[in-house]
Amino acid sequence: MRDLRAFYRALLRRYGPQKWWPAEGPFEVMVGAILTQNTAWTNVEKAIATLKSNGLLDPRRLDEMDAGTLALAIRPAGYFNVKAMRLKSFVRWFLDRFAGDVERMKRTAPGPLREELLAVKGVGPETADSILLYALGAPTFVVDQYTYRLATRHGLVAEDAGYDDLKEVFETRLRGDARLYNEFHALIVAVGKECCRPVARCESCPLRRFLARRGF
DNA sequence: TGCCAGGCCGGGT
DNA sequence: ACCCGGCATGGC
Repeated sequence: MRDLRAFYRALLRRYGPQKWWPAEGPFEVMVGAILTQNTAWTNVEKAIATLKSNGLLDPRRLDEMDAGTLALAIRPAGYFNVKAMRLKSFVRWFLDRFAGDVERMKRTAPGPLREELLAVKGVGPETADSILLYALGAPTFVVDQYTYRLATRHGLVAEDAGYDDLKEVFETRLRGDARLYNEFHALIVAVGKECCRPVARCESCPLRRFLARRGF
């Protein structure tokens, strides 16, 4: 793939603006980022709806409640015991560090903030980058399984590329802003829903044909 | 009916 | 520095 920006424009024409992240506010994005770990978004929606209808979509409420009760509330999101603990460790850090204030969080430089996020139990690279990009608007490219499969099967990176390798490839080749990274990642997920499945031959997949038609 | 979904952690090599 | 098992629900 020679021109990533052209690829992006092609995807945008094909799929249209994705309007990510599907949430009402920054804190909802952060909660969703943890809940959607290895989980279909439709399941996360159910969990978020329950939290919302019970007034629990609030850092202080989550911090106060016990993990078992929280686990029951987020049950449809899967791994509910694990994720209850992850939500609690995250909000504890969020309250300690920024008093639960997103604006205060935004004033911290993205680089150091990413390291701090990674130190929170239950927050790995994708969750950290999702929070930085989609909750705070920081120019950080989010890598996920779809990104990995698309990039390896369409000649962007080697099979053994790791998270940071992929992130670097996209950021250096795009040299874009938060707006571009936001839309591009969302488009990659849209592609992933019809192409580049875990077990699939990409030689004749719709994306390959689409790319060939456009000269990639 | 399995396979899959917008990962991450902890323990073992 | 990898590699692997565990974690769990819901949709197709």
